[in-house]
Amino acid sequence: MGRSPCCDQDAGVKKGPWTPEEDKLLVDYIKENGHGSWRRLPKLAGLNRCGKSCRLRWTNYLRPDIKRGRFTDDEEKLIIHLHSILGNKWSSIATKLPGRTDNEIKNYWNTHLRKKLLGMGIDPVTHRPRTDLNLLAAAGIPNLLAAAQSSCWDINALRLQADAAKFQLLQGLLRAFSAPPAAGVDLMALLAAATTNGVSGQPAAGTTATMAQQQQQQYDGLLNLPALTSVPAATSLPAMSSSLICSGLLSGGGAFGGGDGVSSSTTASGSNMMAPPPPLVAAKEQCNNDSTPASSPFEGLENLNNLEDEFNSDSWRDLLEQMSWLNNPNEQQL
DNA sequence: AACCGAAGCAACCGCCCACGA
DNA sequence: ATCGTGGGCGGTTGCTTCGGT
Repeated sequence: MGRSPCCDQDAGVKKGPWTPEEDKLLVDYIKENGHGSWRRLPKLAGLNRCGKSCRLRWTNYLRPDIKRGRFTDDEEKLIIHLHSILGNKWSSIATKLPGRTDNEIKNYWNTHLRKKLLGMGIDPVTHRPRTDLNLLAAAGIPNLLAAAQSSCWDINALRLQADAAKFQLLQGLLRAFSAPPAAGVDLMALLAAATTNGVSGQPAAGTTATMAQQQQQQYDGLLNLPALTSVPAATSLPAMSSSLICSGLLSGGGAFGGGDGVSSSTTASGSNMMAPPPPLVAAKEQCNNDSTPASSPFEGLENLNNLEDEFNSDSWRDLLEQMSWLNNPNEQQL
């Protein structure tokens, strides 16, 4: 094509942030004349800017119908929904959100929504549940490992983080199932089934319409689950068995279902912002506490990082056995 | 109070496509 | 049919702000 850049040859054209004076010149000119040819506009408006820069400034910030301020919950949901259909077609998404620009939506996606979906265990590109262990690594395992290397821990905070990690682990594993297992089923059996059936996140060959529907319902339900760091201390996972947790998750209610006050869709601010994770390091006076463990209780989690390439039931079984302290809080009186 | 790293966001860059000559 | 131009788009950069130490 060989098209020359629109402004490069214009030596001395100003770049960088716009001043209020420049904004006024641009707004006044467009109000009076319309923008016409963007390439000719700067000269006509008395601006030492490239036409493209003027267009961007107008369409993204100076247009009178621009809506500023925080995105509402509804807007967030709509963006996520549209992104799942349209992908990174920000301009198409923007047409469904009056007053919002593609640039604003794109920035909001990259800085907030993308992380939020990751925190929920949803792949922000495919909008499918993530079943790989990178999910755990991204969501919270590094925090735990960092804490494990610390010489002094806030035990309650660690317990909360461990609970959250356990929840996240189960959340990821449960997504591997093609159909919800019955309540009260043995966790080890579930894990074995998951690893036997594959954890690709794609419908297994031979999946029936009913199974696919169940899968979708399960997926939809998971979208409403709290993210790792949004589990408040007062409502952290109770000391329940993994099987109970499984059944609670899969029944759509239980410990984490809708209306329990833990859902990420209900925060004081009205947004879906995550609550900050609790501090992992204890106050100074607690550092001398004799009950601080001498060895890390996170060995099982550390081993998680070595399992990326070996998805087999034996690996999972070994891992879960190593992490038995996670599944039995009574053993974990640190 | 000063410093530093992380996060947020405005703006830029370069590619692509539609359209008219 | 070809080429040049205008404009749109997604990705990226870098500055500013904020929060923690």
